[in-house]
Amino acid sequence: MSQSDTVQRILDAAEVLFAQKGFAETSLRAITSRAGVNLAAVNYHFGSKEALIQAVFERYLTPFCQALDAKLEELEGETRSGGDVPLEKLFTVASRLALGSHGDEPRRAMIFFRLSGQAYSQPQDHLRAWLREHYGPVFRRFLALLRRAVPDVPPMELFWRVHFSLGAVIFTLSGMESLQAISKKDFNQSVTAAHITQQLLPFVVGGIVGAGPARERQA
Amino acid sequence: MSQSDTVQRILDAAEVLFAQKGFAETSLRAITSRAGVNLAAVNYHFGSKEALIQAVFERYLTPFCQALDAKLEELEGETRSGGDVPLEKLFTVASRLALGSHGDEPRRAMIFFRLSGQAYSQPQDHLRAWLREHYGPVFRRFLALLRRAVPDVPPMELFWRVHFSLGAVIFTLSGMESLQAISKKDFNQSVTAAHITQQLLPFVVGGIVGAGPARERQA
DNA sequence: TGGGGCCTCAAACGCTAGTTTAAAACGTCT
DNA sequence: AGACGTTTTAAACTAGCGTTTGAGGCCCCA
Repeated sequence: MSQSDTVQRILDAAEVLFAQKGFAETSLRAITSRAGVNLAAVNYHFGSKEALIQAVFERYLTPFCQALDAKLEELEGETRSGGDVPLEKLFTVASRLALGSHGDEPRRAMIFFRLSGQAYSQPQDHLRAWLREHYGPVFRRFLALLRRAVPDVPPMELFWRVHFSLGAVIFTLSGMESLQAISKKDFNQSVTAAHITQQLLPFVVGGIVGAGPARERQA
Repeated sequence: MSQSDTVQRILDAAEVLFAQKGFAETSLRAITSRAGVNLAAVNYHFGSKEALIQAVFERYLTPFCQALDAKLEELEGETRSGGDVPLEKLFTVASRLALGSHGDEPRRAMIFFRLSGQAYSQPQDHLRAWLREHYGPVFRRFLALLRRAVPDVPPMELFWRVHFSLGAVIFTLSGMESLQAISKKDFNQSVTAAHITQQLLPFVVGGIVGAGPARERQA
């Protein structure tokens, strides 16, 4: 078994277990046992449990943010020769990337959203700081394009509404399993990741634009 | 020190610490030390740490849900003699109750939203089940009024959008401290609970109504 | 005054956690 | 083949956890 093999197996197991039971509730013994490696392997390869958590995030986020960054640059190029990127397109691009930029099924993305939810709700302060430091620029780039897509929304309101949207996404996908159960019971319809994204889009777009006086209401 | 005094001091300390550091990361020793009571007091008065967690939720949620239920009944009465309750009013009522139904400052509400976020993102399955069982009826009552407020949104889409909204609220208020720091830096403006609610309302209303083809868009 | 419920307290128990250790196994060069 | 750096292994270590225990204090009523 080569080194990278052990490292990857640990990351795979940790990713799933962290998402399933949280960081504190998942023991290194559970991770190594699932990965089929020795307990000491974590501290040997990563240094500590904390570092392992960061590594899990890094392995997922780095390719995603690179892909997003490239796509955003491409979109910026388009705007130079024409108008602004429409709101829907911005979110469609981001969600398509989040769901499919890893080659594997969107199940992985779901796992990762669960992780993000825990990273945010738990006060892993240094983890949040680390995430912001490493992936902040891409986020700001996205925000800049967004601002031009909805010039009528004041910057501060837009800032908040983006965070609200993030909350809606992460919270929903964090609790997917339970929501699936309810939805199946009440509406007799099972739920896929693509289905949720499809539901999310009009909500987020509607929320970002906001219910201002300048807006026509249904009913 | 009377019994109720010890019990309340434990609940006070637990509420703050759970919100600050999460359930698993908060030890009974930290709670009892902050409360100024003996370590064994928790197991004596509550039975277990798990039961203490439930008690924290119960102490907050029961008065809130009673108040909400009464208010919803009142609103239902109004609809019998007139039209439906407007969307904005439903959310305004709920948020005002959440922020102010406890007599004390809205800081308490914020603490509790953080708790809710952790209850949802962590897989305390029985806790979620317990919450749904005890406070589900009020939620459904709210949902029923909501459905009549936006008859053009299909029930299933409404179901999802309500959960998205819940996510936006809980997620945002969970991470308030860090968001406050960013907001202060970027917009040179401090943030209060009332201010956030004010920002939330147009977002949630806009999201619930959704960005359908029947809707005028800005810009 | 003395007994009986509540409640508090310091101490200990059993257990699991993350981490460390030192020896063994492995693979790769000379 | 032998030496060396890397990786794996089983076992132990320390620390902290939730919980239990039994002695003691408190207060009220007979």
